[in-house]
This record gives sequence, structure tokens and C-alpha cells, in this order.
Amino acid sequence: MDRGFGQLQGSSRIAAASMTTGSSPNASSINRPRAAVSIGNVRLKDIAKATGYSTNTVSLALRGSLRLPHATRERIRRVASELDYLPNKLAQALAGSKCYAIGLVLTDIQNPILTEVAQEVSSVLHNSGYSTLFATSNNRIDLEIEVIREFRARQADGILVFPVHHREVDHLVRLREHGYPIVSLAEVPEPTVDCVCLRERKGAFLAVEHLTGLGHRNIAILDAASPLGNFEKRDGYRDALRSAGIEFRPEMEFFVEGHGVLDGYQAMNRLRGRVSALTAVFATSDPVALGVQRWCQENSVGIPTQLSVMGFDDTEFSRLADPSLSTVRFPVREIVEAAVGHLCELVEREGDLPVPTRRQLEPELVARASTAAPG
Amino acid sequence: MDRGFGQLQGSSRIAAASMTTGSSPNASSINRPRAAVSIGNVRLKDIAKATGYSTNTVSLALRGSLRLPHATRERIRRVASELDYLPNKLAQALAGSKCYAIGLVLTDIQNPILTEVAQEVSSVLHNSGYSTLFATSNNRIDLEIEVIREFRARQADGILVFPVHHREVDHLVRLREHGYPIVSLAEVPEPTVDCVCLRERKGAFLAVEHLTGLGHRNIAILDAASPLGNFEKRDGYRDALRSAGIEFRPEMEFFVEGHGVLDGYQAMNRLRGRVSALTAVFATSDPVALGVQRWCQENSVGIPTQLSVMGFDDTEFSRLADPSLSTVRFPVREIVEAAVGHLCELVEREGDLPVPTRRQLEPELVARASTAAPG
DNA sequence: GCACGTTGTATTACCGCTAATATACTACTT
DNA sequence: AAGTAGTATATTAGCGGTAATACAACGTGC
Repeated sequence: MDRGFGQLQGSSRIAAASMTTGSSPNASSINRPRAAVSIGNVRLKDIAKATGYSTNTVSLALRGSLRLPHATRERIRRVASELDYLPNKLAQALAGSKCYAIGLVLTDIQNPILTEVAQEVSSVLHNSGYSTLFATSNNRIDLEIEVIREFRARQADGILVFPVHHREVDHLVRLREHGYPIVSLAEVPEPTVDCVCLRERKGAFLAVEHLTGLGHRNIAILDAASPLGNFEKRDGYRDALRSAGIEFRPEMEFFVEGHGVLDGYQAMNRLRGRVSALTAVFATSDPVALGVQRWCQENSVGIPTQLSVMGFDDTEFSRLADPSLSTVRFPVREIVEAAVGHLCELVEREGDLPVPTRRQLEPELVARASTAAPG
Repeated sequence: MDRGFGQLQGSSRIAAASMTTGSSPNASSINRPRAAVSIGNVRLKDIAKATGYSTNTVSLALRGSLRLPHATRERIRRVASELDYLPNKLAQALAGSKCYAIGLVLTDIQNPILTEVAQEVSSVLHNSGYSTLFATSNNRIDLEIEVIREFRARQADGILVFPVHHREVDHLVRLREHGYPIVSLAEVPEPTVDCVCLRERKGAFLAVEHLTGLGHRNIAILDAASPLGNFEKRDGYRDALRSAGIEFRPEMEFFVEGHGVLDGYQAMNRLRGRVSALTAVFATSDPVALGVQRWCQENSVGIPTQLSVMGFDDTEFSRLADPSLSTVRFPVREIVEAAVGHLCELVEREGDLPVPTRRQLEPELVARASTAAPG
């Protein structure tokens, strides 16, 4: 079935030809000049011709129908495999109601965590019998809308999306209301669109609580999420301050343009004048935190002696940074498996979609060497 | 055309209904119980019904045929847009000969450079009017074969692939010989499959030449490529030694299992006993080199004072590592643009495919702070 | 004023598959 | 022996498009 196409190259075709029931020799192969793919363009019709059965019987045999006697089924299947038959999934999709393809929309993949997500999604989907359509929105809502339209035009059975804006999800909501399965991998307002996500606000809370617990009171946040409409981490930051009885100061919140290392580095450059007033920095993603570390190294600010640094996501790079980065784990595997599972459920469900649900996974603090009690 | 579906939600449908030519009111919407997507399932037939033209006329209008008078064309197009018509790409593909989708097969995305490739590919393809089917082979040749079959079954017009093994490409060659467009993003034996790639051997040569030029004579290679059948970098390493008149010693070649930071770190752990005999290490990918750096920091081996470290690929993380990593640039944008361009050319070409060509881009040495003359 | 190309549109076939229905033929009933 | 149920297969009609061809209405030339 799904072996490569090793042993049979031309010999098989000859063998097959000799099996035809003596009808007009090979008239079938002449009048299809526009075959896009010249290998593997064996169709049901060809198997039918080779076996003497009708195309429908062949179709039934390959789908394992019990209406056919065992012997017939096997005979047809053998010939199909000898001809290296590859079903045309587009035709199957057009005739059936599903196309077994899911669209994946990521924002960008500066952040290695999204990379892991992409890899995991495609792998889990593959194992569930689905193909992955991939696109990036580049953090632009218009592109997000555009690629989703593209996926719908391709009849994708459903969509997994990291929305650009966590609050501007009207276009998603509208699709969902019309019965199109969508699962967001980031938190969106409830109950608009199904969502399997990390409890980010709590994650940020844990991160900052870790810092306050160590005795920090002057904690800045380098916030790459708020500029994109995601205020969960900022809110968690504020929660933790409040819970520790620390007055919230707006000047401790810094916006960062992107999720890259360089963004963190440059952000530190901009706020260099105020660094002495800080004892800890919470960056909303790991690469940004690594940029902070880098800046500190260059500027002889000791970590964690002079400045504690927290990240968010727990990528491989942070684990092996120097000093190793304290962070909050983003459970890629769990989230992806739950999200894909949920999406497939929606896709495979009969009848109307249920009310959207939100599944929040618990964050986990990962304390490493970049944080310590203030000097 | 490609706006979202903002202003028109239900009002448009009503407007459209009122435009029908008085035929049986709305009998069309009842007998399609298995519509996969309940929004956007407007078909040519619906537009035909709404305008009074035949489906074929509508099809012609939307494709801008000059056989139709301007007024008719515009009228049909307006109604189509009011109904928020989305063409079914599967049906178009089935009827036409192309489906405007390209399969992208990556090995894995531990190495951030492949991430950048994925992002760039999907973005360039999107701009060329193609969708991206995405899959990872996980460095397993059987999975590579499997996902390519899957792509073919989906009638992907062509395939971009980072082959698992750079020498085991028989399955690719066979497809190519049968006229299926494939472009490899890594070097493969000539002239088997089209390929747009970095001149890796020369890149490795430049890296090691940089080290010998600094005066190093005891240079190890941490080779994550050879175990996967790619000997280009190893050969470049040997070339550079020979060219510097340094005797090649097999015990200076170390295999590394993967491309991750941890792999580099663990490799150093394994060869810790021999570190004192080295003055430089060349890692065949940046994350591996970062793992080396990490190990050195932990084990108080000064970089570059006691050990020079070279990477390969030039990812953002290396640029901002401490010390910043000397490496060889992998020109993502250039390679992807050339590869996609070439693939699209093959896909869009009439008639037989030409003999496969190989386009090699020149590597560029990026000397940073992790390399210096041996102490 | 009638054959004749043009123009605008409809009809039909087809892409490769699935699914509903039809049709032989066989094997039981009663 | 005729009716009936069941089995094995074929035929037909879609899915939503495209493309080739058919046809009807309309000037135009002579």
C-alpha cells in the first residue's frame, strides 16, 4: 500500500497490459495529453481495463467493500498495487465531502516555539491521515484573512491558527458561526472560537511571582505581545505585582516590536538609562530574554547578580543559554495534540458544530540560573 | 476580490435572491445536505441562477473572457462578489491541469535555518499564486518517500525538498525522470534532480581555511551531516586541511546525532578527554556550535582564547551568542527565491522537462568573535 | 432578401472519483 | 414452478469547475 515505488517500474505496466481482457489494445493512453503528472497517473479506469471489471467495482474493491467477494477484491487490489495506483485525492474530495487537509496559519516563525508547533502539527496531522496546508500571516491581519480564504478555497476541512490579534477575531468567529471548524492555538475571548491554549496570564503570573518571591520589587516587562493585541501576559504581570503588594508603574512596561533576539537586545539599548533602577526583567518570549542576556553580557551587567531575567516558552536555546534561562514552559506537544484532536473531532462530527469551547493548559515554571534574589 | 467578507453577511444573499429571474424560488439550497463548508459554498451555478446566465457564461465572466460584452462581465462579477463567491480550487484543479500547490518537505526544524526556509518558501509561493503543502521527514527516508507520495496524491504541481540523504535520491530521480518537477534545496549528485543549493563543500572549506589562516592546526569537526549521508562539509574540511598542508587525522572527525544545541553539548562531553589536544572546532551547523560554546562556558574553556569555534548557517541566535559566533552564511532568501523560481518554471513549462540543472550559490564567511589565533 | 460571418450565450462532455440505482444471475422459499 | 431474496456486478448521475462545440439572433454584403 504505502511502500515506495521500488520494485516495479515498467515491468509492472507490461504485466498489467498482458492482463487486459483483450479489448482495444492501449487506446486509453493516447488521448490524455494534458496529464499533469506523467508518473502515477493510473486511474480507476486503467485498473478496470486491466482487470475487466467496471471502474465502480474497482473503487469498491479498493475501499474494501464487503459487497464484493473476497477473491475479486484481492485480485483488483493486487493489480492496483502492481500498477502503483495512487488515488487522486482532489477527485476524492470533490466527490466526497472531505478533503483531509487542514490549514495551519502561524504568525511568523522568529520564535522557535512556533517552529516546534509547525513540526508537531504536521506530524500529528499526518498520523491522523490529514495533510497540512501551511502559511504565515507575518503578523498582518490582512494576510491572515487572505490565507484563510485561500485555505477555504482549497476546501481545507478546518483551520488551526495562531491569530495575529487575540482580540480581533471577528473573521474567525464569522466562519465558525457558519460551521467552519477553527481551533485557535492562542487564547481568544470566550466563547467565540474553539481554542486550545496555554493559560498565558497565569504563566506570566507565575514568572513574575517567582521574581517577587525572590525579593524583587523593581521588575520590568519587555512586552512583545501587547503590541499584537495579546494582553494576557501583561495582565499576569500586573496580577503578580498586585498580589505581592507592589505598586504598578507604567514606566516599567516596555513594548517590543518582535519576538527575535535582536528585538530584546535593542529594547535593552533603548532603556539602558533606567536599568540601574531595575533588579529583574520579565520578557514575554525566550528569544527576547536571550537578547536581554546578550545585552547584559556586553554591558557588564551580571546575571543574575545584578539583574534577574525571566523568559517565556522554554525553547532549547534557553535551556542551554548562559546562564540558563528561567522561563515558563509552553507545552508544545500537549497543546498541539489537544488542538489537533479537537479540530479533527469538529471536522469529523455529523451535524452542527457545538458551542465553541476553550481548553486551557496549565503553565509550568522552569526556574534556572538567570534568576536569583536581588543583590 | 480578495477583501475579507466584511460588509456582506446576509444582506447580500437577500439582494441576490431578489435578482433571480423568477425561476423556482430557492430550490437550490435544499438538496445539498453534505456541503462540507456551509459558508462560502456559493457555486457558479448559484451565480448563474442569480443572474440568469448559464454557469458557463459565469465561468467565462469570472475568468475575464473577451467573448463576453463588458457589461455582462461586470454584472456577473458584481453579483459574484456580492455573493462572496470563492472558487473551488479542487474542482478547478481537476478540470484544469494544475492545482497551484507545491509540496515542501523538510527534514526537521531543529535547525532554525530550516524554519526560515519554511517561512520564506510559503511566503514566496503565496506571492506566486501557489499554496504550500508542508511535511517533515524527521530525517527518515521512509517518511520522506511517504509524504512525497501523499503530495503526489494531492496532485501537488511540484515538490521542494531537503532530502534526508544527499546521495540516496533514487526515488526523487525516478519521479523527475517521469516528468514530475522536483527541486532539491541541498546538493545532490549531478545530473539527477534539479537543485538550488549552497556550495557547502566550499563553505566548509572557507570555515576551516579561516581557522588554518589564524594559525590553527588541531582542528576537529563536529559533523552532523555525514551521518545523514551528506559529506560535503566533511570534504570541505579535509580540503582545507590539505590545502594548508595539515595532515588529516580521522580521530579529529566526530559524528553528531542531530542538529540541536544539546547535540553539540553532548558531543563535547563525549570528547572532553581530547579537548586539550584541540585549538579549534568546526561544527557543521550553528546550534551544534552553540552547544559547544555552552559546554566550554561550563567547563571553563575560554572562547576564543583556548578554543576557537566555527558554526555554519548564520542564524540569528549565533549572531547574538556570547561570544558571537563565527560562521558561514546560508543565504535563505536567495536560495529560496531561486529554488521557487526554478520550480515554478518547471511546473509552468509546456512539454517535456529539460535536463536537471544544479545552481550553486556561493557561501560567505562571517568572522565574528568566537575565533581567533590559537593562544 | 438570403447566405454568411459575428456575437452572445447555452449545451454538452469531461476531469477522477463516489454513491445511488439498475440489472443480471443464483439460490431459496412455499 | 413461480415468486422472492440475495449476490455480484454494471450503469448512471453527480461533485464544481473548464473547454469544446452548438445554436440563436443579428447585422452585413451584394
